[in-house]
Amino acid sequence: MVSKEPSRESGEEGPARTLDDLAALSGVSRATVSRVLNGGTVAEDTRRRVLDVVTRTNFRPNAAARTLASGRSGVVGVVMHIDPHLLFQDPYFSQLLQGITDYLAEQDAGMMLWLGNRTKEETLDHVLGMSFLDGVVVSANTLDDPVVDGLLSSSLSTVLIGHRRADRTASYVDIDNEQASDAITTHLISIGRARVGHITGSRGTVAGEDRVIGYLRAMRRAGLNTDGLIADGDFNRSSGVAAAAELLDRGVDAIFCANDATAAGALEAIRGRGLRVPDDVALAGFDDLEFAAHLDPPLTTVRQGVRQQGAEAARALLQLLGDPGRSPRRVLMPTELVIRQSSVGGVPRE
Amino acid sequence: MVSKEPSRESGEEGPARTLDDLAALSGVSRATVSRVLNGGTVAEDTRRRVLDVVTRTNFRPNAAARTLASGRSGVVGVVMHIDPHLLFQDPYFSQLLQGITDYLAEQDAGMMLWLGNRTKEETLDHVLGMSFLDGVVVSANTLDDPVVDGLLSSSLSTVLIGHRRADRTASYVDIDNEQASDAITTHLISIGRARVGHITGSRGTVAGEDRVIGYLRAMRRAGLNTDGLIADGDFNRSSGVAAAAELLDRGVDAIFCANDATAAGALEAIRGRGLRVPDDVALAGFDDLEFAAHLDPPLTTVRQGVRQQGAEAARALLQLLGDPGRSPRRVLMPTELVIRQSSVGGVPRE
DNA sequence: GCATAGTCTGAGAGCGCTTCCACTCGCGCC
DNA sequence: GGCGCGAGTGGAAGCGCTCTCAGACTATGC
Repeated sequence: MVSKEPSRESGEEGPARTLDDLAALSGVSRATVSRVLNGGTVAEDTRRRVLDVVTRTNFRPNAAARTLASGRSGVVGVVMHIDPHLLFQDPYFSQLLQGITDYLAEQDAGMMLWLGNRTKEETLDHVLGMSFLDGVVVSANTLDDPVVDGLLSSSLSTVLIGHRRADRTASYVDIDNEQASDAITTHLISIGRARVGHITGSRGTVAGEDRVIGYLRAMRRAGLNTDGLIADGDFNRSSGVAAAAELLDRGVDAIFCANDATAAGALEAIRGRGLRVPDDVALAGFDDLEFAAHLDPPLTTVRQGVRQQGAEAARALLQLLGDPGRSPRRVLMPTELVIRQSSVGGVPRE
Repeated sequence: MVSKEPSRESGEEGPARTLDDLAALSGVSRATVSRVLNGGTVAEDTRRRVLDVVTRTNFRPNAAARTLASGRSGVVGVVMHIDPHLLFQDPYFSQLLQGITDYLAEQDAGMMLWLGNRTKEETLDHVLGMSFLDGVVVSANTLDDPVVDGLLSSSLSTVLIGHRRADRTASYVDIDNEQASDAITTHLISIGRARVGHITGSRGTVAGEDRVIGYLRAMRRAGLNTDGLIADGDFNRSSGVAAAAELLDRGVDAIFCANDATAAGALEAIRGRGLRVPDDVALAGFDDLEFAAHLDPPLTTVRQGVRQQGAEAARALLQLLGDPGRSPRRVLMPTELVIRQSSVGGVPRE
């Protein structure tokens, strides 16, 4: 049963458009061609014969048909609902994206990307509209995010990044912000500081809130008062300048900033008053971005492998897809306390 | 003809999975439901009745089935075969991507993204494997690019960025690098410089080569000698330092750099020798990145709207898809000569 | 020798949608 | 009254693939 016009009767073999063309050309049934293409059991010489035709005709199976028939597309969604401008400015997001794309490319998976070009509701709607997606990785930083909620309540396999949830059915990759903040605060206390201030990240973000909690936990455990020692920041350098000024007015001998950018701002403010780091005020950040080691003095901070988190999230999703019965993947990536001269002056550089 | 189990007999209406479910639920045929969803002619009350069911059941059409039946997916590919690391470092690429994503989001089109995580051959193969794509936008900077060649010889609608081609069937969006380079070189000549040097971009790139040509054209027209006045760069700042040193040794009174980053490096080298800009050596770049205006002195350069180029490429592709018979879209975006103090000392800052 | 198991293959029933075609009306026109 | 016409609708044929099922055939065991 030859398909209508398998070849356009060019001198060569015309390009095969469908499995039926291929079947006719190689003298087997469509089912067998499908088996060859998808790794079913086929006699070795049959396989060779078919593969030969496949390469000769430069055949490419129709992805839509394949998806429709099999229910899988090999394409996952990646949702980073942030201002595209921020994506290229904040190394956190760009590294995350790199980690994800690298892993997906390695696994030969396709990827559709959604940035913050739309409202969250539109994004959610659009993602769900792409009903062929096998699953989705979503990086969400705020506590209540309609995209996250919508995705989790859909039937789409979803892995969250940076959004550990009470919801026990959700898969996620995250770091233990509380524990890490506790550890770095404890470090500042252990070098003899008693009035340790904290400049928060944006309130309402998961990381921001959790870091406050970790800070408070460490202070409380050490029996230290925190009244007036918390100043609001927003993860940006400029907020670090302002918040640090506030804390310095109230008197602090150490400041733990919710991230490195804020710490850079705080450093500027401290210097501006003629104070020395760490002698007068010890300083710590969070993230260990590249510049942290090149500040003067180099910044004590918490290292988190952002690229690894991205890769891990992609991997978790593919695992989930490979075994749908599997229980949710809940990965807490390790962090590392990196002590540099901004807290311990005498320590040799790294 | 009711589909098997249109609803899971939950108290509410079960979610409709297919057009047949919808048809049964609203008492019309599947064809009519399809018309409602796709804007065919349907009586107003029928339409309302169906839409009512659609929203009540939260129906989402199956994208794969739709693609298979209609031959269109609403998804385009975006190929930027560059090191992902570079994507977040070189504002050119990130702005391009922003322009593209913004336009596509606005037009409600889906997007698949390929970065340089694979070899060019693998990327090409993978893109072509996603046979449901309606078209593709590709940013290619080298003269001979297997991805570009492969895409153009495929049946996929393709729009090139920054890769003007002799090939009269290809669609592209680009700027006139030759003309712009000619203009800025002519500007340097017009302010009385005779020994105008040029630091090239990476050889083998379209922009790099074209800018050399424009420079040479202007010099030749002015009857100026260019022997020894061209030094190789690679679009990076550090190459600007080295190449400028070379040119200064040979004696120049102006330098036109293939981009702003290189110019920043050249500025450093010129300063390093205790020379003044523009008094001793006038300087010019290309791109007008944000920092160009904040250099000391502010840099004379060529402004090209990179985001606009991205948006324009996306628009060109969608136009092409909307009207397949249409002849190729060939768009040359305007550039603007931005004269600042690095060439004309006395000019008020912008 | 026959039953049993194992290997390979083809037929065919979908997957959920679009779209062509034909059909039924109700209407205005000659 | 008969006709043409346009609007609205349903039937049904695919789109190109996967995958179950059953059949054909070969190898093995007793």
